[in-house]
Amino acid sequence: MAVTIRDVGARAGVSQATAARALGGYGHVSAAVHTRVKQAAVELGYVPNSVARALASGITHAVGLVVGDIENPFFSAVARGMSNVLDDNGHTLLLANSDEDLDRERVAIEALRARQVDSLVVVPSSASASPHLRAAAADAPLVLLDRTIPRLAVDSVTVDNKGGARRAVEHLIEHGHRRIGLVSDEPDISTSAERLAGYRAALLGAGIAVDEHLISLGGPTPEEGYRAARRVLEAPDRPTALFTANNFMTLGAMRAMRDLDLKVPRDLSLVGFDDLEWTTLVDPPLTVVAQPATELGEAAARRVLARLAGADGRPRRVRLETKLIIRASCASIA
Amino acid sequence: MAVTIRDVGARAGVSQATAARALGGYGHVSAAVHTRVKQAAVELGYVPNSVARALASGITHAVGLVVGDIENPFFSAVARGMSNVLDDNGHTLLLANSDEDLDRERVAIEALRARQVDSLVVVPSSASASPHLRAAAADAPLVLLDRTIPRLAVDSVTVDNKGGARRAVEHLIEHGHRRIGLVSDEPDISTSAERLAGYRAALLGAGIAVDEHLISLGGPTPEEGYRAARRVLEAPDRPTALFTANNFMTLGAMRAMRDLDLKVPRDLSLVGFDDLEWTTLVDPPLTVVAQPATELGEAAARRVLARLAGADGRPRRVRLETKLIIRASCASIA
DNA sequence: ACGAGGCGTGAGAACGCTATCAGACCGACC
DNA sequence: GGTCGGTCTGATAGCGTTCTCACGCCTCGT
Repeated sequence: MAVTIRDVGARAGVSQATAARALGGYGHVSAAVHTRVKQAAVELGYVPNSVARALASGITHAVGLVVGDIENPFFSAVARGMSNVLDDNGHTLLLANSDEDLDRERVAIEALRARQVDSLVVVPSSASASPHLRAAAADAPLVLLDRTIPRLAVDSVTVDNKGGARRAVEHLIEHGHRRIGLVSDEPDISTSAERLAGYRAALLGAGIAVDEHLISLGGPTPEEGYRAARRVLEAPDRPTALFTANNFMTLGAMRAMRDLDLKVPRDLSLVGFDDLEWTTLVDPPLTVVAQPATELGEAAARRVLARLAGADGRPRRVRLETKLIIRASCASIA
Repeated sequence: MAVTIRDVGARAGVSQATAARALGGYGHVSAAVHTRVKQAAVELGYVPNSVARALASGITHAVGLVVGDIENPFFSAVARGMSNVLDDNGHTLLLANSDEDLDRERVAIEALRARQVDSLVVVPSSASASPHLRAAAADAPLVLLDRTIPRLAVDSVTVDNKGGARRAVEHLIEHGHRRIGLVSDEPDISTSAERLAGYRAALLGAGIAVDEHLISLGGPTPEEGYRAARRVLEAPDRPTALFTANNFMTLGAMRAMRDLDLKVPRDLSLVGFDDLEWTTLVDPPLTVVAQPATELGEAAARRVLARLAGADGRPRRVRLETKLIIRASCASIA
């Protein structure tokens, strides 16, 4: 059906093997044959079959990405970043969603492995090094994105969650707040644990005792964010400031404030996580800890490329900086 | 390296061919051998090599998706929808970004074709049926997503843009507005042209002459939306209502209103396109034309599956409905 | 002038699977 | 008892590449 390298060879009057050499740029080919073959290739519109190439060479030039949900702006930015550098290097991105479900993640990884991806980038949905991750790491470079897993010695690309959270809470403290609530994700994922640690560190650093009642955890969805926020906001002696350490939960928390008729920053100061488009559009514009999501993806892709280029050695852990973007959602306490 | 079907056969004490039959479920295999082979497969942790399978069978079970930018929430929802149905059917999604650039689109499509994808889903970045699209359509089912291309007879999955836009403008008219501005994308892409047509139809239906000065077009970015909005809002005799027919441009338009100190809906009524998370969070919550983005992706994937299952016949054009979601950004004129 | 060595080329094996084909074996039927 | 039809199995030919090998040729050095 399609034109193969054999057809190209035939038209150029050489064997399939020679045509392959000319096009593949390896071995020895005379200049005359080289141009002849190249021309035959364009004339016939020859496109190398990457499936055959992959089988023969054992290299697919494909990289799998497993995220919780590509609809999450953070993950789509990551995907964009990876795609940016992968596409420029002749690689293709295979995408799968895990829905933060360990079983779906397993299935996705298996499918990607069956496809012989050269490397796998995954945002692990669980904190434990499940066997399928170890297995994946065993036969192709694995890089963990955004979240790490204890006792799994592989490359990772993450963000300084603890520092970012600490900076956010310090910002609140600088405004005179001492009762600062935390709405965050379940602490069994590393990002959440680190942000919690940053929250504690900031409080401790300022000599403020941590009140566990002000910490409200839940799943990473707007709905759970809503519930978590209400829990802490409806308690007696509610906090004067809130740090929401997850973008979807920030969304829910803001709805909770609206329903509770709490105005930001008059009744409550607020710092969120992730700098998304809408954060400048709400009133007041939101002060947030920004994560370099696209860069995270790019860094992961570069890590992959480095490993594929043969970079050996022990796991490298790349950590990018977060940045506190100060807008108008924090007020000083009288 | 990896365990092959030959290894499975060896362990089960049969030939590679028989093992393949047992696992592949074709031909005749005795019950005893069947179970023996299956067990050997699990014991060895056999995972079929889909690259080899693809080469031998000519079917990759891979579908390519080319969008402008996966970071656009509309496109990530589409990708999610496709992934939903594709994953459940043993297919894999290969993702590429075109940046709305014809040349990048061409490169992306070529790469995907070289990978022998069974089918291609493209959000075309140009209105003309460029040769690479025709070529792609020639050797694998092609489905156009969101936007169509005149004179390209392939499957498409779109949304009722004209009806949605018309309904939005009618909503504004019902509030007594007669000077209604339009901020939209360049009309050489079909969605924009259709929305423009819907805008005109609504006006005409109400006996209102369309004032071309109220129509402000630009690229589909927040920045261009900002410019386009300012252009129409700073003109003498500015409109009392605005319809922004693109989600990124809505974002820009809202910034323009803020800079111009125009309050919605007091100074200006507003209807946007696309129902994103943040539209309920801004003050006032935005009235928008909602598009079923995820469903769009699912429909596209189903179309692909149908074609791959052998559904022949002339191109099918699927069109989904839009829905006006009324919130609080429109006020009646005194 | 002759061997060594490099260059250019074609033949062909390998990658791991699908799928066809032919042969071995069995029971059943006339 | 011989033939037929069926079931089960192994051998084997691809799929379109990559890549090794062997061979012929030319050039160069001695």
